[in-house]
Amino acid sequence: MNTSLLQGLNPEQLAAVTWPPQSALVLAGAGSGKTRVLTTRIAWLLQSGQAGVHSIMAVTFTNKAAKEMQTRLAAMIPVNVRSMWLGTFHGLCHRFLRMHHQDAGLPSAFQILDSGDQLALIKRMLKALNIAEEIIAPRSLQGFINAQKESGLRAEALHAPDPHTTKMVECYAEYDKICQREGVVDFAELMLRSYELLQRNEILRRHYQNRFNHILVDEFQDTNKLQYAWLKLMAGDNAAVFAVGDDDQSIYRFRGAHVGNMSALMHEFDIEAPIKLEQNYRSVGNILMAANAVIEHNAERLGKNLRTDAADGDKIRFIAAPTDFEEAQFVIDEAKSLQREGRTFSQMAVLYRSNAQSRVLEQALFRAGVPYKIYGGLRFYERQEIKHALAYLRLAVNPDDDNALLRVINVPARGIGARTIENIQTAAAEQGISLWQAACGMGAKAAKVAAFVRLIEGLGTQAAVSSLQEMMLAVTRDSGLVEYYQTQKGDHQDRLDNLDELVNAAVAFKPEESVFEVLPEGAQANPLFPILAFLSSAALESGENQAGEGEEALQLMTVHAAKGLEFDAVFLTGMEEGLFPSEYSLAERGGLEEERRLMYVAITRARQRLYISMAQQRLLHGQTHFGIVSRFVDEIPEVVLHRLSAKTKPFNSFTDAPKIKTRVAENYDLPQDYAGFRIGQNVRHAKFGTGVIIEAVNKGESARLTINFGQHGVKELDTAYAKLEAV
DNA sequence: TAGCCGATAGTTTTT
DNA sequence: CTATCGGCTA
Repeated sequence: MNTSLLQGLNPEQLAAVTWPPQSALVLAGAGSGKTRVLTTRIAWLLQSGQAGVHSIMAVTFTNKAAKEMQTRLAAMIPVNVRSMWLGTFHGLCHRFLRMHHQDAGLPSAFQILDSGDQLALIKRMLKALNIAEEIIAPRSLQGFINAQKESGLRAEALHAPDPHTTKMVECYAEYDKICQREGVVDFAELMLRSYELLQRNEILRRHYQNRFNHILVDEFQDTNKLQYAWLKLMAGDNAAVFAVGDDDQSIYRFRGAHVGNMSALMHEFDIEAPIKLEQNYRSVGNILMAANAVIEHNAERLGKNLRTDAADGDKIRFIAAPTDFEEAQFVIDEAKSLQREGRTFSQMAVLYRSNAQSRVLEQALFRAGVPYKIYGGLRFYERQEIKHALAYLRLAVNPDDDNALLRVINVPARGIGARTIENIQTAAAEQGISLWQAACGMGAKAAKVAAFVRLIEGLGTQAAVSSLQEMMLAVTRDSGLVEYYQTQKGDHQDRLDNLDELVNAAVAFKPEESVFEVLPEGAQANPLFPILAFLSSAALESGENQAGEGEEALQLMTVHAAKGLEFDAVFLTGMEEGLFPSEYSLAERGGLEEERRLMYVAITRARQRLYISMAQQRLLHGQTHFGIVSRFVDEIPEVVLHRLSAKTKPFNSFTDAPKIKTRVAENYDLPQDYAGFRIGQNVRHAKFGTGVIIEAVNKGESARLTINFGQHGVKELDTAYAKLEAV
């Protein structure tokens, strides 16, 4: 056997890679070579003949991670990666559902709803049900539905404790009905459908359980309950689950990640002890020391300490800037001086807790003429012009897609106004048919609608005989979208460029590579297959954030977005109480520990140099906030800190910040105080009468209260503005 | 039907 | 403060 695979691995990594074919949990600290271990294990399993390509499944969370594994694996051994089940949870579930769409109760051309589509559908449904947005906020319903699905729960299985929840559950049921009728599936549904199908269909279950002997999972700490249950079903008694994760980097609890899955895995898969990868190859000693010291303040840990052979390196530089503007200036000055020392901007990152903080930085950078790139804006496939074009394509293959129809029936404007659309909707509701069918039934009464119907019919006919590229061209041209953006006032060259880019993407698209392992019976014969595959991949692989990667620019992003990345130098900005840790997190049980893990992630992004900064005064939501330094900074040992002093006037805590809120230490048992109110309390409002506080969030000195005023509806009020008296 | 204005809300995010 | 959205008016 070729042993070169294993060369250069440290003893811990070697143990993990060559672990016998049993389940294992690998606790891989930041920068400990996690991806290397994962890919090398796959290569080793294949090369040593312990497993065949088709008996291995490898699951990740992001397409980026999946792609990276794919390339690294291909570089290690000659392997047909395509025939392997390597992909994201959602990607694999999608493949599974396409292959077994009939058993899953889905039409062969089912489409995927991204979160925007999902929200649009929910809004439409609430309107149709005559439920005001004040009673049920679309966003909260969306969150509710997704959370239920991610816990594996259907509407029928839910017991509502109160009238409000009862309504939400009813909406959930109705929502699923609509999705089924329209042949669309949201992200959570991809997982839940697959899970349910595996659970009830013994033949399928047996087949997959026999097939997969090795299931490898990346970022296991981020799995939610449903994903874990799905993994268990796939594994059966047969497969070895090799899970790699880091409980200290679990920062996605707010979207359902369940760290408890790690201990559950240990119990349920008879894992005696986790394999720990504690050797860090990324950061210098001082940075690592800071990271270790901070994370040690967390009580709920599996326990792990990073070590390094690297030198101590520079100390961490901390500065308390008087204002957010001066903080930005500091970042610029330092970044420039680092550049003069020979470092490149693209190897420096500016991190912040929330996107809103990027504004000041951006302005300052722009003025200083420093090139920068912001991550986390709109993604390519989420841009309106792209969604418009894809909606036409969707209608071509499935005109019953009401979402798509509503999106483009009057874009570009073709004289079909709100009135007409309402008529179509009424007709559709009365006859229980799709909007498309209703529109077709309008006949000669509405010439403009008829023209639209003809347009879509034309595209549909073309779809059956044209290639994907031809279709894409036809869609952008015949729909009138290109002309629309050319003639619209204002410069829409970027949108036109994006439409061109979309055509390019269609040209470059290789359907057989993206979606299916082996095409299911009949799929190959389906002329629509490339289009279906393209639409699916557009929804599932929302694409890189922006074009122009590799540019020489300073990298700006949230701490969340920085996970998995590393930089020579990192600027960690906005280290103020209330911002980081965020005020919101403090109200939640375990919230502070999650914030601290976020801090840990932030620190460990830096290879050689770390700057931490705060602003004593910052403009937030149009109001001036006076901040005190984050408790996390105090948790960093003084010996690795180098405190820089601001050049300008020192901050006077007495005159400048008369009312810094004294914060109660984290205490879960005391009822939370929200500017003198608490949840469940009865209050009176001059206009809305009496109500009960059902939710509350602290916002600095004030609090945002969600109050149910009965027949006046549910309102969100801020104690800073609303006059409320306790009853 | 389209464009304008005022109200409103405003962590973190991948699929 | 500012982006977004819904409702209202021309």
